[in-house]
Amino acid sequence: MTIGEVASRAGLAASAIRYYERLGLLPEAPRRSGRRYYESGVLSRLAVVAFARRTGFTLAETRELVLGFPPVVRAGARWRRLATAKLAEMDELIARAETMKDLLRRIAGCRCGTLEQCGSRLVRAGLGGPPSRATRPGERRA
Amino acid sequence: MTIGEVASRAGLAASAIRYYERLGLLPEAPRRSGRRYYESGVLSRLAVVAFARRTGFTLAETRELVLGFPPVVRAGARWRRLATAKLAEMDELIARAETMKDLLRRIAGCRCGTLEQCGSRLVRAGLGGPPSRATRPGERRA
DNA sequence: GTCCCGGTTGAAGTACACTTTAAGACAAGG
DNA sequence: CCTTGTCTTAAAGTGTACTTCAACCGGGAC
Repeated sequence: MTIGEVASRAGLAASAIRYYERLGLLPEAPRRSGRRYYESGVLSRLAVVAFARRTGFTLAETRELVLGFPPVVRAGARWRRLATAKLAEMDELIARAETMKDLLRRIAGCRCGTLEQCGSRLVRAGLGGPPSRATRPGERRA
Repeated sequence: MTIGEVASRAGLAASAIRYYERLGLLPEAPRRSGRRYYESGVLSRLAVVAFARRTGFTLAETRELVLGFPPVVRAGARWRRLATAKLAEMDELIARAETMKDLLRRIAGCRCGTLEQCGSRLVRAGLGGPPSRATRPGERRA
């Protein structure tokens, strides 16, 4: 496949695929007279990348995820540390999302005069917690 | 309170608070000889902002959230649309986070030779879905 | 009075994740 | 052969969310 075909199949721009290659998220594609040619396996890789991204992994973290594989054979300890940290972050993320659902539903039906009143109740209800890097900057493609 | 005190209590930089004011996330603080002075209510507001941010709201969305309040009195319909959309996004986010937890646990104990094999199984297991803008670009403070 | 700390402003800088642009190479179709 | 379309590269631009910088001002301690 050409880069254009991979791009349209993966729902990405060709420029994004070149960018991923430069960052090391994809192996260097073999060139035929300068052009990249891909086998279908790249689509599974891109699916994993897209999924990780949508769940809050940065590209750097996603790179660790896909390069540290398989975990037992190479880079095992490092990969396991990342995975363990990310599992905890996923739990935090889920907890925050649940609390936000509550917040939205309660505000929608609340009788408070100001947001701060609702807000301080939520603060007391355990809205705190560690910063958690489960985020992804610079998102462009809607 | 001075801006520095608010900043340290909220765990933010003073520059971030000025930035929020410029964007309209905070009301213009009254000035005494040029300087901002705050009452304690601003801390609840900032707590709500921080929470929304950590759960994936952009600053623009967070602004809608805090400005559209109270929902019944002013900007009710607009606020409710945002809230409904965000509730759906929270559900998607939770589902993705659960799937990612599965992915991490299964890879950690899997026997696949390549990530793509694991990946394609996950693709089939319903890893797809809409892009979902529940993200925040440009994050700096770890 | 003067020193410094912390505040003020606007402008510019930074990180991430890409995209866009410029200038060119090659391939397939008519 | 020539055009059209897709590819190549490096470099610069974009949007979000801030921070940092330069230049300046005001207030309290000494």
